[in-house]
Amino acid sequence: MTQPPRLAPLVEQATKTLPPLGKKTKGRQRRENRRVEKKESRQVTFSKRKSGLWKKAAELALLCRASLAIVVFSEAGKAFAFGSPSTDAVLGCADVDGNALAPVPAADDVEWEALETLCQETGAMGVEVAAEAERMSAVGKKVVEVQAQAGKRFWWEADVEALGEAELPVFARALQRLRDNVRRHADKMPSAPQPQ
Amino acid sequence: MTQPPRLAPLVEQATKTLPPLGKKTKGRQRRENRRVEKKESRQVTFSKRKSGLWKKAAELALLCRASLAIVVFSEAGKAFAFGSPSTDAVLGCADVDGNALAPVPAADDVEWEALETLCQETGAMGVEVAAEAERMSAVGKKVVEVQAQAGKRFWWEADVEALGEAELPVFARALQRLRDNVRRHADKMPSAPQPQ
DNA sequence: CGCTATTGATAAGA
DNA sequence: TCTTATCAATAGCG
Repeated sequence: MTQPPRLAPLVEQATKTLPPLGKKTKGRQRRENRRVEKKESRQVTFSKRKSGLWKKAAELALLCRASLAIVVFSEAGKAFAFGSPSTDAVLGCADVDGNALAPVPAADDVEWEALETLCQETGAMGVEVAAEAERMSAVGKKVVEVQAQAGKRFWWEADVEALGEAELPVFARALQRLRDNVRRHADKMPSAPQPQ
Repeated sequence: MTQPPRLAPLVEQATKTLPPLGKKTKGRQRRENRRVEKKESRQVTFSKRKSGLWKKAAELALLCRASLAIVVFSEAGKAFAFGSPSTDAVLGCADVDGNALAPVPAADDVEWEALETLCQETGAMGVEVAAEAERMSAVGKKVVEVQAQAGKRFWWEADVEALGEAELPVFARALQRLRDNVRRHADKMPSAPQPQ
């Protein structure tokens, strides 16, 4: 048998749909439960899982050409952010003065392809990234620099904590840009023919 | 041997750090590459990966008690959103009129524990969810209803597409709330003692 | 839409 | 911090 037939479909459904909080679990979840005993581990878990989420997000964005933005507040209140492949689309669209530079064309196909090619052809992204950084706003640059020093992976990675109190509001405005973007989509949505 | 020692650390590092776009890949990525041949699969991939991301986000939020919000724009321009365990924290904080109801206390511990207990003790969340929904704003309710009809998993799942053009702006304002929240964190950040 | 095989993510340990 | 064992996520296919 490949897997036990659902004995209690409803319950199992509910349990499976939920994040593995453990209890009737039997594998790794059991270990995750022990986390409560070692509170120190939680921070590790958070970082690791955040990294995992970042990676998943990057995969989704790159593989499916989706623009995305994630903002996470840790329990301690620290803010972390992750933006679509193009910094210009989420982070860079906000100037240091807080003015929106562009309506965010939802990331041009050119950028996507460039990024894809970049990822496929060479592993030495540093140069290209730096070149892109030149076209970014001051904050965008700062982000890249800080991330590089922190040993982070790419420029989409923007840990708000690393930015400092000065740049954080700028990111906040970038979020507002995102909000406007959402709003625009709301307007553009004609009658939602529901293709599916 | 459990696993081959890194032959080319740098290259491998670069490859591993990047989303698996394939090329010199040899396992699953090879298949992912074939995606370009079958464009139809991309949508499937998007949905699947989005679900995965949702799940990861839920795990991160629940396990580490982190508040998070994700907004994804598919290539087609469709918007999808995912919010922290408490709808009140991200979605429900915006009234139908667009007024912020509360400063979003970053989700009370009470809510967290309640949610955790809820997840652990019983699989029948529907009732509790409905009860929670009663306390939500009109839009929040709508979200729950729509999600239920669409066969979605939980109330954190909020596909903007399903909301329709009327409710979408409301979510946009919710995003603004998030922005303000970020801003507040910027202010609260005293000198960033960098605990780590 | 669900199944299966493969890789990836991650919690614990050193 | 890095490694390892274990389970989960997911691409392809029926």
